[in-house]
Amino acid sequence: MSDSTRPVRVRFAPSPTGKLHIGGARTAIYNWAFARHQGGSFILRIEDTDPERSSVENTEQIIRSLRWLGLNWDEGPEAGSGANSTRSAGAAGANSGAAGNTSGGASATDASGGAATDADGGAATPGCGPYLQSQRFGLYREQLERLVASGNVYPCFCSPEELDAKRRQAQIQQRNYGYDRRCRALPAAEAAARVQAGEAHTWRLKIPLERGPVVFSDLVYGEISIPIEQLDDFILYRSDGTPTYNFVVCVDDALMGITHVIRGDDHLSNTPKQILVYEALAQPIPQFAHLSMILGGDGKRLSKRHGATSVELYRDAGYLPEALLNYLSLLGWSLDGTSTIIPAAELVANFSLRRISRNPAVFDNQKLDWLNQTYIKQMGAAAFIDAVLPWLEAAGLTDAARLAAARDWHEAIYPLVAERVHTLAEVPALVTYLFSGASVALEEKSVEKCLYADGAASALARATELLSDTKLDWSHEAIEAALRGGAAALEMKPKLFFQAIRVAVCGAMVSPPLFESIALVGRENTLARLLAATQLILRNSEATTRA
RNA sequence: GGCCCGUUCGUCUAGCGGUUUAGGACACCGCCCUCUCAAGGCGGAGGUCACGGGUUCGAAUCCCGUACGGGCUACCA
Repeated sequence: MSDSTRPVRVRFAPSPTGKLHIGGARTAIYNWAFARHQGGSFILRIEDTDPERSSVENTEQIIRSLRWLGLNWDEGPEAGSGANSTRSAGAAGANSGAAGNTSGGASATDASGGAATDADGGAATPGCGPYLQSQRFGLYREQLERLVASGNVYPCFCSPEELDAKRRQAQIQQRNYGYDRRCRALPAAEAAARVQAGEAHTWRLKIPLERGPVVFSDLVYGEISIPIEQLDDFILYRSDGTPTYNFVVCVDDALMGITHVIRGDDHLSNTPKQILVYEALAQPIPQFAHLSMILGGDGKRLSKRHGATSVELYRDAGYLPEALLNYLSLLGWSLDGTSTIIPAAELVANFSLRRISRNPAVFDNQKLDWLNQTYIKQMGAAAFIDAVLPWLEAAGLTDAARLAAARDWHEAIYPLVAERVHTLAEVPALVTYLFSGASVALEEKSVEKCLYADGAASALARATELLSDTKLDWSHEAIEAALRGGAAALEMKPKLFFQAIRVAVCGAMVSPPLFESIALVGRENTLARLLAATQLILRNSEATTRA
């Protein structure tokens, strides 16, 4: 079984057939957190063996999303540089020795494939890279040759059509289908001759029928035992000369010295097959930890029809990477059953595979929203303004130049909105009134209810008078004191008094705090807005009198 | 069909045979605070631990069935 003394090395191995999915992100987070907690290495490997469905754009997109989440990897495309990679290079070096002399071949291939890797910024760790499977075909071939030599595989000349027919037949008869191992019985000499002659063939793994059940202890699911008869002589190499997933994943994990395979539980059933490949390859078997899937609100596997499913979409919807990371961490893992706010450092300090749940988890946007708000509330004014600037720019409210000129003013917005939004996307609508100068868009219902109400006109008149006083210190405290005095003098309920002013200045009966808002809008603009509202009230009362 | 996996408040989870009248968080409801909305504080409702059998003095916790859900069963990954 596996050698527990090996330095911890884990990998996240996405297939670039789409954007980084929420489920994939969680897998990446767990791998990353585990590696960081253990002081091991986190490797990014791109499984782009299927040229039809893979694209460079997707690879770049995945990398961008991982970075956005704050995940860094020690080896892989665009791996981080500096002390980090030096350390992992050392670990990798030690590891390739431990993995056995088989990885000697890998180094040679790596050297020749190096130029291509560099174009993609692949880190060249001896014996492990390149980290794009499309650049590792030579490695897979070598490993296949080894298996051919050791007699662990055999060529199969059955055509896809034949196999298909047999499978269908079995289905009709409600019989369990498995490859009948016809070609396994072929005399070695005959098989070799037919291969030599160029006859189309696949390579199948010769399942060791006498081996007994394949038993492994999954770090999440516990001990799992599969009868050997249950396993098919599955295909390692296709007739077109390309390797299959179950083969390359083992070759890569073995050559890269992966000690723990943490991945989605859709691979749980593949694991026994892969263990057989490791054994055929005479490689140490990594530990496995399978993660249950993430479901949508209807209990079905999370997919596009549930709305946002890619990390990028959450970024574009105004979620903070810290909040998404925290939320995803908790989707299937718990620190102690009580902690909810768990920043990255905390996650790394406490992460344990033991505390991963076996049950599939339903993605809950409301909890994410709450977490995002929590992170917004504690991020601070400076970080907030930096993060929200793109949203403000998109809404035409401000730009980098104005921000630079009035950083303090912008940062003063933070306490007004932080506890009132769940996402950054909600900010522009909430603060538009602060940017609209001498006038403000008035919300109809609010006008009806608060401006066309008894006393509203006199409230605005009083406010205008008080705020016109140039001796008044233009701070929200002084403004509040002055206006409260005004309400008292008019013998008006503060609520009514303030609501009229709020609608006049902020445009609606629901807004961030009034006095702070007035302070930010400025004296001149506030007075202009009060005047405009006063005139509106006048026109309205004239109209109603006439009618 | 076969094999494998799962099932604790609506949701995420704690629980590892007695300390559990099953704890926390989100959401929900109420009260307080209050210039509106939030935020915050306090309180509440919500789970016969999927169901049925065992084992045990004692089971959410161990075992076996059943149901439901999921995965694999490809010359996809």
